Amino acid sequence: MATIREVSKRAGVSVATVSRVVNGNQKVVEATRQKVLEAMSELGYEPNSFARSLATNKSETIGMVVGELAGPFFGEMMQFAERVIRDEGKHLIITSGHASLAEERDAIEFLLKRRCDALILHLDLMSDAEILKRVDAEQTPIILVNRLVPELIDQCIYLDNEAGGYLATQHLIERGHRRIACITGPLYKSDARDRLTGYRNALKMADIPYDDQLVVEGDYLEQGGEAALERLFRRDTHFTGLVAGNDLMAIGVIKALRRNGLSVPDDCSVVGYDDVVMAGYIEPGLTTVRVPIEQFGAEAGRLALNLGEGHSFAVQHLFQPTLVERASTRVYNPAKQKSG
Amino acid sequence: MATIREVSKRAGVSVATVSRVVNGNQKVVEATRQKVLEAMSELGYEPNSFARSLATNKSETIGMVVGELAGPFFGEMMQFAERVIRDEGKHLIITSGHASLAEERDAIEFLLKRRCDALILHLDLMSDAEILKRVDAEQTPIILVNRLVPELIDQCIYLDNEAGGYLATQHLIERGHRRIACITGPLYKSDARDRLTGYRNALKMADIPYDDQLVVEGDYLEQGGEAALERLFRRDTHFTGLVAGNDLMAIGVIKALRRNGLSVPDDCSVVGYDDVVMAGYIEPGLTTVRVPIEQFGAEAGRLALNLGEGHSFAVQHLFQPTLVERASTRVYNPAKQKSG
DNA sequence: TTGTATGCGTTATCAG
DNA sequence: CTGATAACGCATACAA
Repeated sequence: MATIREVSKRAGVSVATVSRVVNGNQKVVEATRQKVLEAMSELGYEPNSFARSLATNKSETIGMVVGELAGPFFGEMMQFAERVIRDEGKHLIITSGHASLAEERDAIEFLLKRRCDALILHLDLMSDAEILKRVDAEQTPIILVNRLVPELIDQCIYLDNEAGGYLATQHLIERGHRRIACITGPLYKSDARDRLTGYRNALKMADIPYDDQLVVEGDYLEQGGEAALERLFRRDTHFTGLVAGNDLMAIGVIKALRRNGLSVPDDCSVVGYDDVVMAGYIEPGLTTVRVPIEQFGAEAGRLALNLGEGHSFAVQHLFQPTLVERASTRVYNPAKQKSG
Repeated sequence: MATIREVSKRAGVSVATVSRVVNGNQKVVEATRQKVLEAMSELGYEPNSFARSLATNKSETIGMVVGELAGPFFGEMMQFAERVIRDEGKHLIITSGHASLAEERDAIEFLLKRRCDALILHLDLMSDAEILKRVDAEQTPIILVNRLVPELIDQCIYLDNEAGGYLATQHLIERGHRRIACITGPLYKSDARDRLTGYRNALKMADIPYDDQLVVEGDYLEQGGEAALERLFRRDTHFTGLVAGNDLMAIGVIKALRRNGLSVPDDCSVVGYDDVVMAGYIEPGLTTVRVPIEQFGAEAGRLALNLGEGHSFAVQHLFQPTLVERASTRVYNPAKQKSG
């Protein structure tokens, strides 16, 4: 591996000059520049990134923490973030938090130790307070994805979850449903709370009284969806439509409904949230709220590039969800409906 | 950020001694060791990884190239590889080849420039010859996943694809099918060829003559599966079962069969390959050949750790596929069957 | 515009 | 067992 010194000897110039043409930030006479370029390519010179980082105290690297490396949601996000970042000649290092607070902390430590220029974090467990504390303590810029921490609003990329919850519920109301159940995500998460608020707002707009017998807290997992539905059944209440906090739970719900001899959407309409790949493949196709996850990734990448010094892309912070209608919802039909 | 020098001052020892206790590779008297440890924690000292890498010419990092960051197959692989690698205090840097030869090359360059201690490559496009050339040229150990390059057999983690093709076909034969179509992957890929060989072997064992009218080359994509089925139909041949080169194509096939008014499995049994997450969710559940992708990831991680100096885990190179039976296959029923 | 010299934070060699 | 000190490869302030 050729070093800058070898290049400088071969080109008959000083290492400083070579450094200048490599980084292209200072003036170098065209003739000498050519000599250097030539020497570089002859030797197949590649700057040593460690030496450079040591000298500049920058790593040309952006770190990212996701919940899981596997799974449709994060995959798309990583994909688009990487694209943006790599287009700028920088690199993305991804680590996962594995749905545990300890691992989230560990992942962040790791990235910080690697002196990333900026961090893109998708944190599930860490509290706002702890995040704030860290942001204050570290000098590394931090971007939060799919989460809004009011004090850090300029560093957040997030979705209007209230609008999403509204959208899902309104979709059922428009189709004549009035008894609409709701399985929320874990309510310690703000996105779950916001979606629930959207649900309540939609009911209010339609003058449908809120009935807490129809609401149960889930865990964003498929099994949790099944379990939540069972709880609903035990309450012996009645509903013809259901909005789930995410697609995974919606899928669990559909399974459980069928197990109970009910048909989707004939006996009960079901709306999900996220629009994961699977939503289009299950039977029936899941009507769901689409989260623009690719854009989350791309915008987070841009924001990281901006904050990590150097760039100034325009970035969109707040995104609006949209409804994707498939086959799991239908108009309320009093004659057929027998659910709940 | 405290440096080693500050720690040495505070502890009243030389930097060399501090370095020794940090790395724990040379003897240090317990008393001084304690002093150093104390100074370290008081200052919150964290070694600078760049300086260390510069001095040692090692990065404590393993690079990985996958086809796509998104998608079930790679997600699982990354997940398990990361776990293994991070357990050893090293890091995994992932980049994607985006299904293009240029990007595969670029991704490798990138990782090499980062001086990774070893590379885990899942290459789709690069030829054996080019891989060999690179392995010879670079001193960085290279591990190949889901691919067998005979000359590099000790650096490969791969599946017995011939056995997989055999398994899928045999499953249908056992259930009485004799006219079995086969949609292969792109035949320039050795895994696709091996699966096809497995298919032929199974037929031979059952004394079923090979009929090339029943075989068509696909592209491992869902649409390719649909297209391949259309070609089969145009040939006006007859079959009651079909083995697809992977799950995505199998899903496409099922879609296309239905569009043509045929039922799976009543009119035609379909077997996939890979056992991606979706296989369990589509209707009907897809009978498929399971590839132990998590193990691929974990073993590749271990092999990388071994080859990147330091470790000596036992690693399994060759894996056997297994059959997962779901609802897309059934016994041949001459009375009902009307396919092809 | 170009060259010289120094520092970045560690590791490792060589004395002591 | 411990301390100086020379690399490691590059960037940059300061001179020329």
